[in-house]
Amino acid sequence: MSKQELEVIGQDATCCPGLAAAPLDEDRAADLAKVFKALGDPVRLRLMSMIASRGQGGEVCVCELTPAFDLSQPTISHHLKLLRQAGLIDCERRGTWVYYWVLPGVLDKLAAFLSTPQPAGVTA
Amino acid sequence: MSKQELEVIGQDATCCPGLAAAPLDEDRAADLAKVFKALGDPVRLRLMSMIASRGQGGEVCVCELTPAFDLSQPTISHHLKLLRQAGLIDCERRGTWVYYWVLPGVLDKLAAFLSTPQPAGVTA
DNA sequence: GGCCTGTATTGACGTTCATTGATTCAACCT
DNA sequence: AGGTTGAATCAATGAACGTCAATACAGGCC
Repeated sequence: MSKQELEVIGQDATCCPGLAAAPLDEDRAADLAKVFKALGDPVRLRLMSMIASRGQGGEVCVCELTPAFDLSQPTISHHLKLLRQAGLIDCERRGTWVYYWVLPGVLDKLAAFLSTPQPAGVTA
Repeated sequence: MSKQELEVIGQDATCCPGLAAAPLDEDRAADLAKVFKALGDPVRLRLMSMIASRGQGGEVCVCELTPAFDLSQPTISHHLKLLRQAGLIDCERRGTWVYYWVLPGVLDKLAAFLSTPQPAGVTA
């Protein structure tokens, strides 16, 4: 049920130069663009937010997500699939229901990628 | 030459709950999705990176950006326009050339929006 | 003025995307 | 087994997107 993520957003801490550190090479740009594209839809952003609001380790049942939108069930399922393929979330079926959660660390890694390098001497 | 940004990504520090803080309402999701959509293209990501690499207050001439891609000049101009409409960059014409820069604070605000709220007592 | 260079806009084309109804699959319950 | 519910897949359609050639615009220079 979960075998197609991207795994793009930085495995180690030091591997990822960051947007403003140096010009992105083509390959990394292509990979990261997929992640941002996944977030570049209002429905998917809300889905992400609803899932992420559960906090670290939290889960949400699809049956809670679908009725929050004026969209058909296949459409929501489609968006969830895209978020999963982007490596942002994962899911598991438990009995009748399917639960989604945010892959740990992904959002923070994305944030680190975007954040501007500190001027100097500031080591957080 | 610059009158169509979005101004979405948080004016004050405390105005923006953040992705994982609470479920996004429809309006904010729509606005933010535009920003992420702008970043959701490899060419635009590289453009952003090339511009942001100049650092705070830095600028890049279009004449430096265009030849870095195997794309026509109108295409690059189009992507730059989208980034500008998303409120990520701005530009100014000086003589024959046009210079682009990253709007101050935008990337950090975006990063703050994505980053997970600290567990407790950690005030950076 | 006229010409040249750098950049933006327009119009068109092919591709990708969001959405839906219909269907299928998975798990539970008699 | 058959029936029911929750969720994913399929097939089709209309809209949005990325790209380019052609054109228009702006500023410098002769």
